[in-house]
Amino acid sequence: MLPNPDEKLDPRIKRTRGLILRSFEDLLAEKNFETISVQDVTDKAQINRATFYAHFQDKYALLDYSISQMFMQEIEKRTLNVCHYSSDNLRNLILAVCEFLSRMHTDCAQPHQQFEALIEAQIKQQIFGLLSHWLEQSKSKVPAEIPATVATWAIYGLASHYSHTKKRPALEKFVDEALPLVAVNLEQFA
Amino acid sequence: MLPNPDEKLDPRIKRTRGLILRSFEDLLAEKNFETISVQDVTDKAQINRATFYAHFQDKYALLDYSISQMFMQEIEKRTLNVCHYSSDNLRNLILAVCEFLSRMHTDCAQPHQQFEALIEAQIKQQIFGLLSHWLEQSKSKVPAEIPATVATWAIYGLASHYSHTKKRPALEKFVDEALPLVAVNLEQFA
DNA sequence: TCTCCTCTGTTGCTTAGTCAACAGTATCAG
DNA sequence: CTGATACTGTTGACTAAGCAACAGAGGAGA
Repeated sequence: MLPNPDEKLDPRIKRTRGLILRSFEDLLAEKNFETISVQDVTDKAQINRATFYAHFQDKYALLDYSISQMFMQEIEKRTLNVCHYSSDNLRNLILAVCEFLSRMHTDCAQPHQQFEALIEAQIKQQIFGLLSHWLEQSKSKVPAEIPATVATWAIYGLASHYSHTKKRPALEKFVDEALPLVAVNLEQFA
Repeated sequence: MLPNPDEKLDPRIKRTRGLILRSFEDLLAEKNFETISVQDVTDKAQINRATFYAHFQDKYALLDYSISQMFMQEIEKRTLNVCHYSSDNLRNLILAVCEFLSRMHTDCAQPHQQFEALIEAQIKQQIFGLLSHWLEQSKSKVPAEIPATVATWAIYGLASHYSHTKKRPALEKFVDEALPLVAVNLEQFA
């Protein structure tokens, strides 16, 4: 199930996954995640329901995959996936998470309890992976687990807070204010 | 090859044809028809080149199909396919052909000699079929071939002329002026 | 309670799509 | 002229997607 992310693989598979993803993201803009059935997704994607199950275990797996793909794109756009720790990169990462969650809230119909929890788990996993990658590239051989965990939660918390505020002004200012608090946990290990 | 237009048929077939069509129409907006290769189409459509040949004999067959589909849509939009002869319907038909050709000229990159000839053949075939259908529904048992032919060429000629004029103003006025000249050939048989 | 209905996962067989390889044609440059 | 390159159209063996049918899990309502 989804073994190779973007290696050479059968074009039919790439195409089918693309159709499922697009269909799902369109549906998320219309309806609540809880009310979206696998049937809905496959109907809109013009594929058979059985085919869906050849690619994803269930709609929760699809959500995970979808979120991680979208977030990964956000990260790759800013080339944060191929770099090391720096104050500037950290700043960009926080910006990315804030913007991603904000977009999520404006694009998706009624964010629901369970839905948000699933997103949170997935995004934190991504952030943690990225930070670990950054820290492990440094000369310091200290294990990165603790500082990466702290920073991950801090960053997600900031972004969640930001994206939930009614009128979101001045993202730049918000991030600049928060940045040093997160940076202090990381720079000693980088 | 393309046996059933929109009967129940394998969703893979519908989907694949749709992908080929969209890809082709996008390409037409970018490049000259002559310079579009089957490879180009299949690359953009994300399908295998061999699959293309399972659906269309060559790119000329694709052009025919594409044109006829687009034109048919234009016709169905105005519900001209399910009606009989009347001055008003004829007027709408002329309008449809004019608008279709005009759109063709604005949407497609450099209309070329051969390209225009292929379109002309296809569209005239459609118009002829439609007019024959109208005339054969009338009580007059006279064969419709001759008047339908005359009107077909007249209508296409008008539309071609209109769509080639540099600044196209007042389509309505243009059609109202031309309408009686075409109508006189048809109404005696309807 | 029972039935009706909708959605979920799963299965074995069928069919469309993919692949790689082939021969044939055309164009272009050295 | 010759080799390189690019596109066409076709083939047979392989693989993903479609289908229809199934059992099962709720949920709504009489």
